[in-house]
Amino acid sequence: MSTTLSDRYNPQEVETKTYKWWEENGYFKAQDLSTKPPYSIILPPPNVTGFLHLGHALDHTIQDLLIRWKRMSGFNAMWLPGTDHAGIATQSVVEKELKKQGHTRHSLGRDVFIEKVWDWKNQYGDRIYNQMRKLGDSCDWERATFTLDEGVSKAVKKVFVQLYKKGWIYKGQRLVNWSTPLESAISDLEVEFQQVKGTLYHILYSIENSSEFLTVATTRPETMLGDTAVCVNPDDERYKHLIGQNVVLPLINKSIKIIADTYVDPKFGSGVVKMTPAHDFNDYKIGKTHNLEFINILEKNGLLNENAGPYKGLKVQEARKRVIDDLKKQNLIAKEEPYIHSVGHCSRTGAVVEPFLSEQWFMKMDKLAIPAKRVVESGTLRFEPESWTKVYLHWMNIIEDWCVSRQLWWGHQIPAYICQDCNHTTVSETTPTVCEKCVSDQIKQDEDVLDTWFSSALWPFSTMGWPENTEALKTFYPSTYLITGHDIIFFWVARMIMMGLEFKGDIPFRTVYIHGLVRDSQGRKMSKSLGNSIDPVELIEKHGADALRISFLAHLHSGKDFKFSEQRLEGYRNFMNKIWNAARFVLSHLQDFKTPTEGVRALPKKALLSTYDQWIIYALGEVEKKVESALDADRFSEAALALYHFVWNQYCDWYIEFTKPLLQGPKTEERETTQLVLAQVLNRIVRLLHPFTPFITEEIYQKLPIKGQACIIDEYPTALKDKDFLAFGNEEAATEVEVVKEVISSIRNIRGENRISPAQTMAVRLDVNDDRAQKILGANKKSIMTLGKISQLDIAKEGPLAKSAVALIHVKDVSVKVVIPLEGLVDFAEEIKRIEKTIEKLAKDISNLSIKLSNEKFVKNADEEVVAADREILENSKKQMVQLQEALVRFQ
RNA sequence: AGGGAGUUAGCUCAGUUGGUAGAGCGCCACCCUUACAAGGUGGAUGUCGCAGGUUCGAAUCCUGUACUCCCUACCA
Repeated sequence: MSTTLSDRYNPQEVETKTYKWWEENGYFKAQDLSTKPPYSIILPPPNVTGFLHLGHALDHTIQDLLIRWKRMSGFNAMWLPGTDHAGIATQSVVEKELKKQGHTRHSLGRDVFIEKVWDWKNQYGDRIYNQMRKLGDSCDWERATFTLDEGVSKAVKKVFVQLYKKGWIYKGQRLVNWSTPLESAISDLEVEFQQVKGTLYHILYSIENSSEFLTVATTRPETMLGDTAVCVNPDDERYKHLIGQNVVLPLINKSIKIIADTYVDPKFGSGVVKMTPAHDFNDYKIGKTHNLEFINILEKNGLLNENAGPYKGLKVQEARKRVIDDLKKQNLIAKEEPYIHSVGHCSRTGAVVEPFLSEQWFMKMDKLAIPAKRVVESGTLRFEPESWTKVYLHWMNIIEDWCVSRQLWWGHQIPAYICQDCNHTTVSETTPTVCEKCVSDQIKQDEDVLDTWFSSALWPFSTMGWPENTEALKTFYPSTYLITGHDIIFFWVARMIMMGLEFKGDIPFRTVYIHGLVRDSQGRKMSKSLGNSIDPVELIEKHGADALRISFLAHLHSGKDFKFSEQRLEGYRNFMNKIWNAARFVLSHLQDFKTPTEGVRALPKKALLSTYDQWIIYALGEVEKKVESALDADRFSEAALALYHFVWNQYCDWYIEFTKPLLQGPKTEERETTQLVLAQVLNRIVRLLHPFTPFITEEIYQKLPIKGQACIIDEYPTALKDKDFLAFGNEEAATEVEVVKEVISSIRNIRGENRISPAQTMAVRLDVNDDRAQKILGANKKSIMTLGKISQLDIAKEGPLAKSAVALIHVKDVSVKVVIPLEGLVDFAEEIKRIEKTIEKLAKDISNLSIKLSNEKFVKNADEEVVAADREILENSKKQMVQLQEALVRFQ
């Protein structure tokens, strides 16, 4: 195998090949029976019609991070993928296709239409799966489930029948959101409210046996055809005397009652509201409490029906015009004013949603909600971030019965069979041949299908073979995490909890991790209409899946919405390139490295380790601890950023630089040892990063001299598991390296601030007072010279300062004075500026600290360590101040 | 209207038990130094929304207030 890597990371080349290799080797598969502890995540099933969007990409990245991390940590990690049949969405897509061929679903008939939808699904249903592969999702594909699969359908029927028998599913007349083009009820989720410019019409209703009129205001005058009362506030002095009397409904001259309800706001409009219980949700409620008549004036297709009298057959908009014209002719319009209000539109067809009274199936929710609340209150089921608990409980407290029927063809047809003879409804899991009541064989299945969310609610167990008690269920239910956005907590998460408790007697998942929604860089929702949606597949092709993944993970914070920025993505693309090049460097310097037989367990000889080796191993241990605790606490960004900084700012910026002289030097045992450390640390870096950036890490891993079979199934490093190697880390060495880094940085600072060209040679003297400092600097002289780009370095006890730039360094108890003679190098003006700037900063610090430390209460109350630390800083600052002031004098 | 969240550097955001404010990007200057210009080195930038309170000490805890955003509902 080649040990070289191309000089720029090319994700496209690597990703397809690597994914295929993982899949062919079965690395994504979990076992139903295993001695490993189970860890499972069920993918929120995307719509089968859908394309992967950025929201999915974020959602999946988190899930894949967890699955890969746990898989590497020795768990039987199972990620179950699936797709949702998405009733309305899919039906609409196929209907649109058919329309091009001059068909409608009605012209084809139900059976043929359903066949066409299945054809479509079989052709395009895997599209989103292939996009998920591009992202690197390590799903157990053999478990992939579709919500209309046979097993799921069986579960759906069983649940429906059981709840029906319990009396928790029932049929009733209710007001629902009605989409007239679909001729179906739609869920609240499918209603989009839009601000619309309308007109508020003030209409006069004459009071019976009086010459007076009541003025009612409405934006939908045509609904007056279905009015069955007018309503005022019971405390409204203007109308108190009229309560109980009647008004005459104009145009159809019908007498309707004046009722009173506190719902009416006397301050709004005229304080009189027309009641149309069959076409308005509030009026419906009031209609129920006041026992009003419900008059439906619409057909399913949105045309007015016979109750509309002369307006029968008109569309709503036409009827509205005609009604207004007719009222105007009778001088019954008191006022017309422009009015902006929000109107619900069908998210699929864009049509205005009509509240429509119809026969629907409902699920009774109050009883189901009780245990579902309890498990969250008791902490058995946890939300992360925790603040969603409140939102969840609030919603569960105001839960209403769920309309589960839809008048569509694509979906789970309701297992209810209506007898054509006695009208009895037989509900059964198996298709009955006769009516259970009158034994007539004239029975017909209810035409409605179930709301898509009905099957989704069963997803955590229907995907694993329920109602059979399968091994998969025993092992993986409840699943460990559910990862989803906050937009579907109520529609989906809550319902899964209720169904899980009812049918499995246990919560469906232990933790619900709620992430924010992906927005554009200006914080707007991504949508087709705004034209601001970004295709993740394009981003992956441009910058690589790893860069996209880590750009999400590094900036994902506590469930807040995520503003996506391509510029940030480029930053992480650069990080990928950085890792790539670091690996390239290391590998090129390991050409002559002999792979140890103990592989990853190979340990260096302590006596041969350099300070830098001991320091980087120590730093590795620190980062391993940090990553573990961050991942354990769901703080993914903290883990990602810790690794980012370790790799870039420690391993690349310093460690690799420190190793260069040795690597470029002759073959020695010390050189071999550093090679071993370079290889071992890189091996760990690659494993630590794998769940975040799987592709690049697997690619590098395969070229490492020290490696196992595959990164994806290698062990995830932790401080405990890695303790033998980490034992070679040394905190003392870390201090020592810190001194060296500080010295180099201050040399660079003086050079930079004085604009001394890097080509200009410079002599530097380091003054020290104690043996330890002397020893440290002596041992690291070569590194300081190379990295500080200096030609001559003296280490002394004390020396002349003359026209020299001076910097004082304190690391723990080590002090160094960096002295750089500037005579002949620069214009002193720059150095004077630098000194003045530093003095200014110091003066502020000294003043603040002095005030603080002279405060007796502070000294008395604060922790001793805090006071001691402040004292030390103050002392050092004062020393430095003296030095700088003296230096200033020398330059003037 | 009810519920939730936010307000920290030009932008996007970190800041876990209160102890002299951080990152990335952007910006300025210098550098094509044989892993990397998708790079290196140095630098500038914040009365942590406002007002009170608790405390020796508040970005952090409490109260109030302004503004922004999200969700649910409503807009006769």
